Amino acid sequence: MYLVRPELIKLLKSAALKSLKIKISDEDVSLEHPADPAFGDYSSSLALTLAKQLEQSPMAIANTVAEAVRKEKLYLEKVEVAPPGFINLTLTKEYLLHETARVLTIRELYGCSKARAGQTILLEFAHPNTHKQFHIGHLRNITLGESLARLLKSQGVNLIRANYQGDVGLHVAKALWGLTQVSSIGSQLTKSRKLGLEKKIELLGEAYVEGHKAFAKGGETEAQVAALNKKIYEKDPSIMPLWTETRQWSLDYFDLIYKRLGSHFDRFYFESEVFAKGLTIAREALKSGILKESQGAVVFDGSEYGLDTRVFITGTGLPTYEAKELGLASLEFSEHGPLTKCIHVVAPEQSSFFKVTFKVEELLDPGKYALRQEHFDYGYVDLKEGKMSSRAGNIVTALSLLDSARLKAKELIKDATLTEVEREEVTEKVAVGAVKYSLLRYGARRNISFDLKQSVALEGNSGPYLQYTYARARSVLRKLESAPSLAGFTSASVNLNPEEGAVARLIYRFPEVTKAAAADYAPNVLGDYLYLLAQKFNAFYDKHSILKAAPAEQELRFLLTSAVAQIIKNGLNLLGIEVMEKM
RNA sequence: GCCCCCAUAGUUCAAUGGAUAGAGCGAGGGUUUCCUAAACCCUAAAUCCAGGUUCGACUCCUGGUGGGGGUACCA
Repeated sequence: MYLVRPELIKLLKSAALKSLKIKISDEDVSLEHPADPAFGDYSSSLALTLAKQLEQSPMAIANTVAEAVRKEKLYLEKVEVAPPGFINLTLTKEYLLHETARVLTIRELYGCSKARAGQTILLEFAHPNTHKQFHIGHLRNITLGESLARLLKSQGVNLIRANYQGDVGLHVAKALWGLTQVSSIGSQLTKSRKLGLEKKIELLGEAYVEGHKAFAKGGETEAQVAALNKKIYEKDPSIMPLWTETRQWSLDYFDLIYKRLGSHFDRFYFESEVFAKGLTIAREALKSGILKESQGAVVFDGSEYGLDTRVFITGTGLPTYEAKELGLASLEFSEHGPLTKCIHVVAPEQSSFFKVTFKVEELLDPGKYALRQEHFDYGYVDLKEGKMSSRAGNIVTALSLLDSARLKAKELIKDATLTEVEREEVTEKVAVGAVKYSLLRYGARRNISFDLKQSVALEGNSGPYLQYTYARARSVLRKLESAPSLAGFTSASVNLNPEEGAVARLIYRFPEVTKAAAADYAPNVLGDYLYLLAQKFNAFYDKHSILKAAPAEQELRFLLTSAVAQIIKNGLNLLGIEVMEKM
């Protein structure tokens, strides 16, 4: 009796078959956790949905099924029927404690599953562009991607982490134009070589803004940027040294961020690596009639499929993002063996782009690509204070946000036994936890109105609240573990008080939650669960003493506290957030 | 114009078609001789509008209103 949920579904199905002589599919057996604990641990509206078909009252059906279920109740304390026809199931204390004990047996494996073993998924995320800032939009991307990677892996998926970084294209040309053509910026170039990465990136940012303006102005300066762009694609020796140098600045800078955030990648792809192949594929697609020429460019006419028409090769012969994507896909689908799926974690404004490139790929090779390409279009991030733009100079970079979170975290650490080095570590983990959680709290598809103050909050529904709950639980467990060993514990010997019961009734749900969060790409579901668990645990902790409890009770509380700590640790890990023993 | 996404408390967010719509922050009140008060407890406060489907709608459908994104040579 691992997961009860599937067992209960089976039970309801066979009960319906026996008592009503009716066959139901798993999907039709509704089974949910009622909001009100008075209605039990699980509730089914089976009878309500069958009423019309069977021409009986929902209450009568519910009573019939409930009676059949009662005959086989294994881990059910109560099987009740409530109007207008709900069947409410309450789990036994034995089951709850058995499951709690199981957490302590399998430890970090609790919440993991082999259900999706055999699937190979390439998850592509982060993809910042070189020569540009890494702002909170990217931060959301990498935080979501990292969590999704861990969630999928926890379900047995063979997961490949990929990062596709844009190191050629107009944005690079703009930055390099600013660097070479604007004397006030160019003059700082030599100086900045001796400065830290952040200064270098700042300079690139300023250069980009100038290049962007020059391009938008049209005429002479627009032509200059365009010419520079072409030179970069052609690897013209006059620009390559500067391109190589500044590209490396960005890559070093990104590396720093990945390290701080605890992300790593199995494969880095670059636009500079795939554009030639993309160009070749696009030209072949032109020959085979999938793409066509129009106004000097090579385009895909999407009208037949209800899609937009998009350019793959420009009038000047350069590959666009679209053509590059064809080169990328070809690489991605050939390097890692057969892929079950390739998930692109990319900002929502690329929705049209992906619909078109996926369609073209499908037309090129249906066996390879059809139904395997997926765009995970999470929402974008804006500041509560207003829209971000590099022109307005109100871009919030990932590092500046982390640093302001650090400032807040530093003041709060209170464990006096921590050394200076440990304090630094804790500060960093709390800061990263606060920022990451603040981005993962939201449904992924939702646009965020980002509240800077709330994102570095250390209390309430926040990452540090969960980290704190863990540290607090661990602290009391350390004190308990050094105590003399306790009398043998059997579940029959204790009763759960309401606060203990509330905790126990959440513990067993963790594997259900990780499964659902992975299936729905919804780290926020996991976050909500952990927050609820921590709340229930803190309420229990506040009301009942663990150290001063009578032996049997103490054993029970030790079990619950250990299990909660383990689940918070496992759960936060799936969100990409670290825990610490003291804070 | 066309396509996609969104609208829930003062505010930022939750709620696989289910029972009394939940939290954080903010506002007001309370809890510490006791295991980490980054905590706990209590109070006030919300489904954009109009129809429809359903035993049951924040959730699904239609039509509005309001906001965001996309829509050919940027990524």
